Amino acid sequence: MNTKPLIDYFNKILPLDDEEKVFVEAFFKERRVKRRQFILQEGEICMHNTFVLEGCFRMYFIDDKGKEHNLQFAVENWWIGDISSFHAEEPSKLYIEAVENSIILQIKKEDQLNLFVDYPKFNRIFRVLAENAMVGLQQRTIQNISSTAEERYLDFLKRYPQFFNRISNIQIASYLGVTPEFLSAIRKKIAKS
Amino acid sequence: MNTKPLIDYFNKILPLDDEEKVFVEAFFKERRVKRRQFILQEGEICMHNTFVLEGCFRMYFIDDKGKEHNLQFAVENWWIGDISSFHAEEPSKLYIEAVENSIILQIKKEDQLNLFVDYPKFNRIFRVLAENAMVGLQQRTIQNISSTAEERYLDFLKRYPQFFNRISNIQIASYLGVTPEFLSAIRKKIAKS
DNA sequence: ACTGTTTCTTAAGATACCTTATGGGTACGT
DNA sequence: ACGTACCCATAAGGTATCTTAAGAAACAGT
Repeated sequence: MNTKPLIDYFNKILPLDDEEKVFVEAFFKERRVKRRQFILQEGEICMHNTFVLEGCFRMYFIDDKGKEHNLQFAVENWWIGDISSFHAEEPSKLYIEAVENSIILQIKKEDQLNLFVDYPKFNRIFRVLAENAMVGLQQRTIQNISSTAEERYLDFLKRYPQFFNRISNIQIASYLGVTPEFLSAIRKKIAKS
Repeated sequence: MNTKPLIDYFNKILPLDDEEKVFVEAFFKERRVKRRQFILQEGEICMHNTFVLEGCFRMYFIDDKGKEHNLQFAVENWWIGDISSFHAEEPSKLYIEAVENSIILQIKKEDQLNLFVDYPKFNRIFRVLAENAMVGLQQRTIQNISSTAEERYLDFLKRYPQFFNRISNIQIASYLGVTPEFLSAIRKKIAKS
């Protein structure tokens, strides 16, 4: 099992001692997920926190009209999960689907709670993670309420250039909150200028 | 100085012992802020974390066209601050302005960091706070990319009924990402039905 | 109580974005 | 290697939201 990227990731935030590394190795389980497979579906309770080793995921929800809306993508060294469902232990409204064949590391909610009690350092680490995620979401909210779709698309490309050749325009459109047809028009306009 | 609401607030998340209460009383400072006064302006580094005892604030940014966009409101028992600037110690792009005469409790960044080291329980508390904030922002992102302005307004009223008689429609429109004129049209339509 | 400022509303014309439909190209599973 | 499903582009007509301008009502500071 390959926990090295995860341990490196934690080390960058706050260096781990050996005992903490052992815990990580013991309680994060590697799992392979095929393209199109779900690691969470609406109605299920999110019982794992997931770290992506390889591959790509999207998290989305389906509105009353049956339309999908992407909330987040996750590639190597990103976290993904429905925090809301995870914490409240309520049925999730979200889907998390592998966009590519992927490899992930997962920790069970129960084990993560023990982690927080037995190794307090992880409270600091996960606080930092949550705060970083907040900053990202706040940034996205700023974009959503103040920018046009074209500006949002350009910002998306600048912010996540890794996604450009990896995620279809349909998925990007869904993330930006526009129809694929309109994104196509935007791309045409950008190409011309 | 009235730290009781803050201690009650912490106790609800994770009960504090006496030593921790003393720390809170020692390091959170009460401050009175008049209507229209700023506790943070663009260009400043956000050096405090703020808890609202009384009154109401709005946090906003100004886009390249000079337009204001509200990111968040905060009333009694809410936190407010530019986390991004607070953590990175970079100049903020945001303004935080008192909408009413207000009373707040503030802790300096330095003291909050000591708090995390000396009283690890606060790592858990602030991790929970950050996670709650994430859930809220995620919810708002969902709304932004999938709902019409009318739906967003109705959801806003349902979620924050306290704001209805307290915050002007201009401020609500800015929070929702629409013009005041259009919000006015929405309100007219809702009133009819 | 007065006065200046801010707020809310209305309306007309403009722009951003959506819906539906269609066709050609490309990638995936077998 | 094949067929099928998916992806991307284009276009026409429709809806949501913005811009500008103006007036009436409510409010804040003195």
